[in-house]
Amino acid sequence: MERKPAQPVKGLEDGIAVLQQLAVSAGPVSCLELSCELGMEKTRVNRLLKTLSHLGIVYRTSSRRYAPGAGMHVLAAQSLYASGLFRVALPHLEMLESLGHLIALGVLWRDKVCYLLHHAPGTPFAEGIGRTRLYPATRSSLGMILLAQQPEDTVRELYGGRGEMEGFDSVESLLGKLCEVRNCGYACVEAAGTVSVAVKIGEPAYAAAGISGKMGTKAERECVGLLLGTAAKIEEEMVNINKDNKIRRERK
Amino acid sequence: MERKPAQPVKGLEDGIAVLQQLAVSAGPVSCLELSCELGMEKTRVNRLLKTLSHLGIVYRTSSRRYAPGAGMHVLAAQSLYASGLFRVALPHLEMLESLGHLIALGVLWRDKVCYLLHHAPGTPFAEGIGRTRLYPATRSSLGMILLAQQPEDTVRELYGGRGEMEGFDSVESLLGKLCEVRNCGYACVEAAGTVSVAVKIGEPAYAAAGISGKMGTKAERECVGLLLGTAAKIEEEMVNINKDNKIRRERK
DNA sequence: TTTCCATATTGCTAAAATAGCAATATATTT
DNA sequence: AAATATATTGCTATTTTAGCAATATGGAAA
Repeated sequence: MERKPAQPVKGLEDGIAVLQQLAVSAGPVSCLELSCELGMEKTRVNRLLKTLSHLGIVYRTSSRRYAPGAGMHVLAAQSLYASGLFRVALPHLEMLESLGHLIALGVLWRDKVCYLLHHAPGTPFAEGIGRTRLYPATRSSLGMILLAQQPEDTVRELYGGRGEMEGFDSVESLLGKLCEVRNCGYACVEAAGTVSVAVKIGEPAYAAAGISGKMGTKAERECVGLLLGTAAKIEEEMVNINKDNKIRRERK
Repeated sequence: MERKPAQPVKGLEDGIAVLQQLAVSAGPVSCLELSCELGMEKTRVNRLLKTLSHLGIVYRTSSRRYAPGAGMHVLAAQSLYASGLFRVALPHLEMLESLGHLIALGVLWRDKVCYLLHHAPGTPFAEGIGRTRLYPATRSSLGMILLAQQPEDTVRELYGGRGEMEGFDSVESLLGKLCEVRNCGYACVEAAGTVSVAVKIGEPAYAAAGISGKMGTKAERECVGLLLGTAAKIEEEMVNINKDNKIRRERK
């Protein structure tokens, strides 16, 4: 998290807040609902929505509700493409399908994990994409491995106030667990007989990959090994993409 | 495209322009480059970038360049999830894989098509996601079927000024072709021995699905039939999702 | 179908935010 | 290490915006 700039652009801050709220809403939302949800004055919300609507980023239904529109999908697709993470990581993760476990790729967002992939065994791979909501980071092995890469200060700030610290009763105990995870090199979370393990991707970590299912200690170690190998391949390819991008820019 | 609101939020307009430019760039971009590319004063650009960076929407590299960050990926994933298009359409399109042709799903963005899926035969399905850049709409069957749904005024405005009208030498001839496409119910584009056909999804159309490959007239008609069936299934499921969403909202 | 009600949207203007110049800070190149 | 190019900030005249009240527009009720 970068520090606050000298002169932040307020309209942009408020607009992104609106967009984020629309993105996590279950369907089109009205101006007034959004105003209440965000604690923002309704005229302000209307102004932001109308601006975003004019840009095509959100669309307005016939019943005056708003939801992400074509422009947002384009922005989504293009930014995922620009980062390269998706197109590099997915084929590698698809190779883990034969394990018969759940496979996941995610990024950390504040106190949540956002699963870019959440693929249940025995389903078409494509069904694992875009199927889950934000999930409390402390309940997820992906979240734990990513939180373990954050500075202690950041974690304190995140969970000292209003973060959803599920599964821990104090920041100190969370920090203790994160220290273990860091030393281990992977995170392991157990719930209802299901074991989930995850490793970080990148240095500094920009994502995490995980496997989840009913497994014993031996299978767990095996999965960790596979994940570490997969992460290394993804990282290598990401580095190559960034080199290609640099060359491509210099050619302009 | 909604009309201009009474009081647009300028900071938000400019911020989205910056974000869009970052999304279509081949790798991290510097403040000055972005300023030139957008024709925007450099202090302004810096202010917008720093604001987006503070929000986690973009990240700043050690060499002071900017690219979409975790917050953008989260926004992307969440908005794709919120619209439901991805998770509904992908499994249906995956079923067309056995045809051995290229399969695509896309949305129209101004004078371009953005491919949400662009799956080449014989590759893992996941590789077709997040792999292409924006493409001139007039060169794409998906683009043509979606342009055909636009009001004539919109097309004139789009291509009368600065749209990339590849393959046509006048707006009139383009409009003539779009009229044909509309009457046909599908678009067909031929290039280098490869035939591409596409149908719209939704009413009004919010996306298009297409198949592309070397095929004769009979195979072409067959593909169109399959696409229309697939589109109908997607539409039906999208309607159900929107019903579910409405019920879910009313339960709050 | 008409009327009523709740919400969306706009005009106006005092208040707040911002645009861009010049100064300062920070990478990169020589 | 010095020079150069770019990034970033402080300041203030200028522009944009926040929110009240008026007007417009869907949806519900009669």
